[in-house]
Amino acid sequence: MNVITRFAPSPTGFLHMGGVRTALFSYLYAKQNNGTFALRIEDTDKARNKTEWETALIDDLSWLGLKHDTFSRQSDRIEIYSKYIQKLIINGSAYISKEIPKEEGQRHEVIRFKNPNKVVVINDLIRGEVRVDTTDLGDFVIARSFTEPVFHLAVVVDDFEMGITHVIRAEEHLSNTPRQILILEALGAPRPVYAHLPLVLAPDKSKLSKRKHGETVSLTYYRNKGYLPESIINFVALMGWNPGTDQELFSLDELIAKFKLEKVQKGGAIFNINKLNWINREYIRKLSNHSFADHIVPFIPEWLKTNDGLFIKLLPLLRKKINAFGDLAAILSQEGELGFVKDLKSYEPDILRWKKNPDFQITQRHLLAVKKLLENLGKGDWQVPKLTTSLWPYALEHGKGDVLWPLRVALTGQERSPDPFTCANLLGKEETIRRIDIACQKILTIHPTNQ
RNA sequence: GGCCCUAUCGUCUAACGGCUAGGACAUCGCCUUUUCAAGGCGGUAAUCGGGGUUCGAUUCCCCGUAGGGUCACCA
Repeated sequence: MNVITRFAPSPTGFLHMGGVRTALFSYLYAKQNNGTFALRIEDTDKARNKTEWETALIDDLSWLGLKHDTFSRQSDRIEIYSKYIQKLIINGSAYISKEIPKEEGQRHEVIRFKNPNKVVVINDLIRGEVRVDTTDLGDFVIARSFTEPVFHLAVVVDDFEMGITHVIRAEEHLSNTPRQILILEALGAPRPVYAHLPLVLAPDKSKLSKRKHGETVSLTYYRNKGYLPESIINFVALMGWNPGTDQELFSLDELIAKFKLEKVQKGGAIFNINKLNWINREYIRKLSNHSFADHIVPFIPEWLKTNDGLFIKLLPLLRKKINAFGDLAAILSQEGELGFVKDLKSYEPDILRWKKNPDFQITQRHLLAVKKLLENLGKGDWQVPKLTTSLWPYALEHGKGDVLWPLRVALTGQERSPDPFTCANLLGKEETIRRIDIACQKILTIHPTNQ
């Protein structure tokens, strides 16, 4: 059997993480069976659809690497639905119903499905057998008019016409399935295999929604924050599925190979940003230096983009300090940990003192000694190993903390920063000396008698 | 409320009916260290409750409880 799956979003909003996972699982299942992955835009609700959403949806999916093999849009297929509506009316499965509109925009005449009031048994691949008595569904509406089909009708017709073999969708559709099966039977269409995925939940355990949880549930949010698509794919795959081994990191190809629809969890999974962050850090770590550099360019400030030398030296440091590329702006800002590479912010002279030996005089003596050692270094020697070896003996002799702490604070104006050798290297000889002078100056203004 | 689904550490989850209930994230501690991170090593932490079935239940059944989904001329 040639497997055909579909992802069928409606363009009424952004793609959220739950949708990403639904798309992923449908994609994986199709691909691992050498099948077809169809993207179908379900835009039968004219009032809510927007083409911007459709464009964004397609863009998001391609960014994730979930390429669809076929594409369709329900609004392009109105005539087809119309044909089926007529067929249903002719064979007695549906009828035109006179109505009293309850809301604005409602019709005086709609097309209702004649409910046979039977028990439908669904054999869900994930949930097993689910039995539903469709009697309480009543004669539900399948179209507002011959040219305006409603969701259920359009879905059934499309799945039939497109030869969808596996309907993989979120659990919220489980309650819709019985009525879709009723329509399908009235059409004499074969029944696809159903697999209803557990929901992706917000921390409050409710279904992800923009109204309730804001934009933090949208894929766009994470794209803009600078998460890698492979991280998102990996993370989302692990919500509701696992390989049965201890492996946590998977490429898309590995997922295609190892994914098992039957192993998908039944219960909903809460979206856990910590795990996403960890996965993304792992992927960032795997990036080549060159690739990392390319990725971060859109996220770094102008002044760094135009300073190639500094940019290159900063690369390994930046890589270790972020969850996502979007964190870079804060780290490189005036208040950030690496902001000192651009400007030395003002700081209290107090923090120049090493806590275990808080003596200004000694602090200053060490700074001056270090300055002298550094001044002897040529610009060609201004590399981290060379800087280290030139200061190390002195630091060992007088106490590493006593020497290195004041130097580091002098260079950065901060209590927390990379090591002083790295800092000196980043700043260059001239600026390093200048900042040591500034530190000494600060101490002088507090203890003028020292000299 | 009716119908449907679900239930293992805080979170994601593993465990042919037979284990000291395993892993990952988070958290905590230790090591390393001039600081912060990173890194290394360890620790704390779970089978919703009650009945069955069984020599034996996380696992199977029933009843509760809790959570969720769905009840549109939205998808």
